Amino acid sequence: MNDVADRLNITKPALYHYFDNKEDILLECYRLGVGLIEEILNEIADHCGTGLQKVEAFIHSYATVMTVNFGRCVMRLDEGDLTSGARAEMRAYKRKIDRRLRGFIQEGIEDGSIAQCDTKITAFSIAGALNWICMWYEPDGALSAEEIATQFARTLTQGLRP
Amino acid sequence: MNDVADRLNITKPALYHYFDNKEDILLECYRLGVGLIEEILNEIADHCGTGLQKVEAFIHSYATVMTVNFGRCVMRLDEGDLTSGARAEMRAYKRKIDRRLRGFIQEGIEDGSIAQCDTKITAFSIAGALNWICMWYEPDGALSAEEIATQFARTLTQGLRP
DNA sequence: CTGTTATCTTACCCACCGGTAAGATAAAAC
DNA sequence: GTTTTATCTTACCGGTGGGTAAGATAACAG
Repeated sequence: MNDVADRLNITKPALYHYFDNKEDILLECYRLGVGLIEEILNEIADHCGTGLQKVEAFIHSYATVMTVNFGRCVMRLDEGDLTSGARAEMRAYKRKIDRRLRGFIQEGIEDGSIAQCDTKITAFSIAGALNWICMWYEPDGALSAEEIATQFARTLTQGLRP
Repeated sequence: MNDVADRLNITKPALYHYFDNKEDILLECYRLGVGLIEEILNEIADHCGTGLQKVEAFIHSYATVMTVNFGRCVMRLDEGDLTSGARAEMRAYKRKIDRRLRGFIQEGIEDGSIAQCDTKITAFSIAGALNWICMWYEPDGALSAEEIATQFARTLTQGLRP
């Protein structure tokens, strides 16, 4: 908290004027990250065509989010560091996102753009690959955010086709 | 450290008789986990056939490791919590595993069992999906470790075929 | 001009936790 | 049987870090 306050050029009590406690800040960062993802989900649900196209668009956008600060929070924040109330909120967000991804996959299976598969396992494996991005992505690294997003969208949807 | 000592039914100084410090314990757990994975890699390199079969075997075994305690350590231990020496060791292990997975993929491309692809991105996406398992796996959950391993091996190799 | 609220500071507290000092006990070495 | 080494205990320490008490300053309302 000292470091955060320093970074903002204020004192710690000034920080505590705006937030109740540390968890409050963490959760707010998490909410911002989830907000980015939910925006994506809504856009996709409206605009895209087949289930496969929706999944592909989701992967592309989610990968991009994982390369920005608040996106990283969604992956980096550990449930074990939270009190039960905050943990419940976090789980609700996670479940919601998971449900929607599974929904896209299901749509794909129904419209024939995705091969028959277990939606749960498939969603978990896509989410895992995407979440993991923020563990190795470096802003000044060999791979740009755009490259990663494009390549992941291609690679991960490859296996879904009938 | 108090909790760890309690769990072992000894006092904290007894714990410090066997380990230099906290990082030493963390690193030792990490080494055990990495050991499990390296065993797998060696077995696979010896026994299996095509590149694709090696990758498939790797996924199956790695998924299984992620569901056991010391396997989890490999994913859960955060580089940021270590001193530079330990971090260097950890990175060396990671790089080694990554190199070998990429090697299997490369073999597959060369022997024609895997379609042309970017080995780096492919390896990262497989590793991500696998590492993520320990974030949602529960011993008493709906999916058994065996089921997860089998399904992941199938799902993740689906997209690699030419 | 006065009372009120929002904003922010200095100075401080204290629980927690990684780690240690000093020594007791038990086993092994010779 | 004495010395040495491995094992383990009680009692303690000090830094860290999340959080607060009390009050100053600035903005605003009436």
